[in-house]
Amino acid sequence: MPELPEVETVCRGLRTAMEGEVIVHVDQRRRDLRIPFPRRFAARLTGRRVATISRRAKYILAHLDDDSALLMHLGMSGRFAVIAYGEMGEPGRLRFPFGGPHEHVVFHMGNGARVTYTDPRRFGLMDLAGPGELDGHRLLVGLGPEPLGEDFSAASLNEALAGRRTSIKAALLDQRVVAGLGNIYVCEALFLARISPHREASSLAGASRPGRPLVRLFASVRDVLVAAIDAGGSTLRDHAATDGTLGYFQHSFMVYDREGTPCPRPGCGGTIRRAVQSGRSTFWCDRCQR
DNA sequence: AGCTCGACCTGCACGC
DNA sequence: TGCGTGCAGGTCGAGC
Repeated sequence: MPELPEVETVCRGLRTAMEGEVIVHVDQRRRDLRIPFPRRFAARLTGRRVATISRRAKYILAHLDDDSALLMHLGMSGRFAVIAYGEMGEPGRLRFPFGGPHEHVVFHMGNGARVTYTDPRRFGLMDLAGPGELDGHRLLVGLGPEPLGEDFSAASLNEALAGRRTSIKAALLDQRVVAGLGNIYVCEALFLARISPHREASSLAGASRPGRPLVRLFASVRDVLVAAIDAGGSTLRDHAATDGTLGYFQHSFMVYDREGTPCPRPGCGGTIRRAVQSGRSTFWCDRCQR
């Protein structure tokens, strides 16, 4: 389901339901998702208070009161729903269904809220980091800068792309270059920056003056992510906020899933194309993206 | 070391 | 209707 804006939206929902609350019970219904749950997963969480919820790349991090942490990734189809105390007893008032064969984990919070994790494809994962072990966790080491953080800049992007012979599309999907982009927002950012997804990544490196492609790309990545977060992410098949609210950034797509439609850039007159790059669909305008 | 590809899963939309 | 095919927002390891 999710790229950075969708994960950020989910994070904000989990914050409301979980921060400051004790995990009183964990209902773990499988032994694995994409990877096995860690040993004693439920037991290690039970009784812990959630201090804060944060996000790193597409990982949701629940920081616990003993300085351990719960790492969660939504994969392609993962979804969280929060059922507030009281809603359970009011059938028909829920804004989304819960239960079902793909509901794999339910966290029962001290305030009575239930936080459910549903993931039909099971490409998501959950893992634990012991006290003080979150920095240096194998899933987080090697991730590139947060695109909305201070470490991401035209200069850092320039450095990350230097010497890379692969396409700029593939490079931006590489979480070591910048962390949190996925197929949709890479396509959209490249369109905004008027850069062809087929262009060799290293060809963008070099002098980074205002107006240069690399600087446009840097700004476009940030702009598209900020706009998508403001819209609550994109709802394609199943993304929703934890209260069931749908994102609406999909209505703002310029190129993603718009093969054959006219290029939305005023005066361009081109047509949106689709091609497969490293196994993923790429959408772009071959007229104004160079 | 960098890159490409297949594998991991289920569900859905499509064409015959 | 039913069945086969291809496709889907992500990673990761194998093999070149």
